[in-house]
Amino acid sequence: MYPNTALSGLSGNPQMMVLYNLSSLFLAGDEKKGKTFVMDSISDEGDQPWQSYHTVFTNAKAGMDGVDKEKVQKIVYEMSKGSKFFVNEQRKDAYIKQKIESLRVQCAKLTENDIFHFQKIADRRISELEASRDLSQIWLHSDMDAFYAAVETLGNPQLKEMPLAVGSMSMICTANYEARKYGVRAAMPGFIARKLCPDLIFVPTNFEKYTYYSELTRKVFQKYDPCFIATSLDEAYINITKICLKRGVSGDKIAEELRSAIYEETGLTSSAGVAPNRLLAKVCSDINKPNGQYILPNDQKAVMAFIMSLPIRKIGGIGKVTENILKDVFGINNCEQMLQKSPLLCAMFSHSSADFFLSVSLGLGGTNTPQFRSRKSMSNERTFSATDKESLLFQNLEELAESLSDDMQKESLYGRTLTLKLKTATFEVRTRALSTTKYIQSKDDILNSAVKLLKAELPLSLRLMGLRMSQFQDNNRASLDTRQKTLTNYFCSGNSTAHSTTSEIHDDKVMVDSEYDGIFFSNDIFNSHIPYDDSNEPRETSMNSAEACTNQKKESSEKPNNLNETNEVQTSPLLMSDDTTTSTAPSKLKEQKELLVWVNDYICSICEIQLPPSFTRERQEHVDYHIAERLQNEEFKGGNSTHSICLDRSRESRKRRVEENPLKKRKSLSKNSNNYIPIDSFFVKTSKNN
DNA sequence: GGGTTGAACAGAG
DNA sequence: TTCCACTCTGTTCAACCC
Repeated sequence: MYPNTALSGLSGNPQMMVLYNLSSLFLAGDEKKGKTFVMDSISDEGDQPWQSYHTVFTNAKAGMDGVDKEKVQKIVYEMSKGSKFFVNEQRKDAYIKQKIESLRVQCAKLTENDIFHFQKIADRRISELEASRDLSQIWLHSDMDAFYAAVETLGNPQLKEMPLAVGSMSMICTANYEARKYGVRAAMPGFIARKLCPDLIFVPTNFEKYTYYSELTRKVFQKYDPCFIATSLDEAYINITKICLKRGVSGDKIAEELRSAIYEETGLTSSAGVAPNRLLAKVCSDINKPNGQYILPNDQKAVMAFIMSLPIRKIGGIGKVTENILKDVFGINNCEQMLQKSPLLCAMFSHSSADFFLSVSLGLGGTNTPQFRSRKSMSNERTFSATDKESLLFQNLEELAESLSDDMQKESLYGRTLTLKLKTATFEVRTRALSTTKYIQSKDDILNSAVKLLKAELPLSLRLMGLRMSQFQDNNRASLDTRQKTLTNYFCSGNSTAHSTTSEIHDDKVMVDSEYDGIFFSNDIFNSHIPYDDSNEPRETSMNSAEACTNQKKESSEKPNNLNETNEVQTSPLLMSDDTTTSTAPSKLKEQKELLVWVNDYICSICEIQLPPSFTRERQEHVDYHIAERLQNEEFKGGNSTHSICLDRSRESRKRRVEENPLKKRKSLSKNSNNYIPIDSFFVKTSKNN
């Protein structure tokens, strides 16, 4: 019934997946109760089929509380049904429902001993988490109100009272609050939005404009916390602990002040949430949107009272699928229930997943400022009219390769794993990857790999293709590590408007990575596949994020920073960091130092591109580009410059096996299969039964 | 047994 | 008229290599 792809893990979110066991039915009451626990689940909607179609509409968005949900759902359903997109959504839904049913079956197999065992584990873990609670920090999450739409309105005040969507007929990026009253929202196709709101005005996106206003807001954030964390153009986390202490004022006061400053600087309104950690601050900023703020005191009782009634979907990292699973399998609708069902969560999920749920249900989140994290991948993708014409597909592929190569050059990136993403005419998504023996960047090298990947999939009718490069060379090349340190110092030294996208960290990911790294576990624990059991003791991490940040700050304070000097010929901040650069490739980098100067303070001496001093970030990237270019040339000069691409042997052999026996199932079975049944293997069984 | 690779998928903006 | 985007990060697991 389902493609092989559907046999992979439950995936997703920091945690989901894996070891589904049994559980809690019994916790809530007697055994009988447990067996009938089976919630209202997948009910047959009968003559109101739109009620189960949740693809686009959700009430979760600010400004949509008063919307007639049923009316909107019905319109969306009517406009969607029968389409290829709709059919694919049904397929995905059916798969999730099957997973949920399977989980229930596993739950029903829990014995009293199992429950007792996991109750102990959960209790111990909750104690550990509680002991780690840090209420010493005050975090502010700033979120611009309907940002893109607001910027567009700023340039054209006539739009102010009109329903406005930024995007196109195929997809909307954001909608103003006037449009949201009709159920129009981000991630909704424009043609459906137009049906919901016939007077809806469409404005195309203009990211230059949004970036400009974003930079203005960041100048404000900078004043309150030089190490603020930008998570997107319109959102940021600001640690206001120091400024509150220094001025002896409350978070409430600072939030008001910051929002006023943003308004004065940009003419745009924003909302803010203040709380002891980032996870809670993010939730708080949504409460009084738009143009409002909500303060959660740094008090354990207040936090628990707040979190207990919080619907799980409000938590960053819990999306549609996770919400459905938690609701339908465990009966968890809010964080209080999540805490009550903690033994079940420990029984059914992997260590990291269970830990995530437990810490969320205690209202814990990131409190330290995470260390700089480098980019992991870079990609681009294009949607087009579905076609199986190979010439068109290869032409698209060439354009993608060129575009990706250009983007990589701008950031001086060299990668060795290329992933081809395909979306078929029926909306099924496939990815195919290969790793090259050399790090590559040029269009030709990328295209060479991409063509091999695509050829193996043809013939095929496609509506989207994408290319993603990962496994960047940064980690292997000392010079680029140096660059990162320097940039971090640069940001932390409080010296820039250049809180660039490279420093942007997604909030929820930060919470999991940095905070967990810092407080409880090192990365390897989190990435491991160890089931949550007694045998897994928390381990100490070698250096947590807070320490890392402290070290960075220390370093930065010890280094000269002449950025504000306006010399006739200004050297890039990167090239000034002698102590870090010389440690790895002294002669080369010294050469580079002499290599690039800004003639008359704005012309690159190498390529004559003109970049004024205020373009700090662009200049930084430009310098990096020349350095990487030089290093790469030298590297290739000395050796093999052919970028031989070899399909991984394992993949070849696997491919052979699949060709020989396409129906062969995965061998499966976790190392811990005596106690835990991996979701994959479980579904293999289910499929067989079917 | 540890490390790597490839694949699928969740989630966020 | 138009008929469901794009980019990035992260988790999980099987299979394979050394």
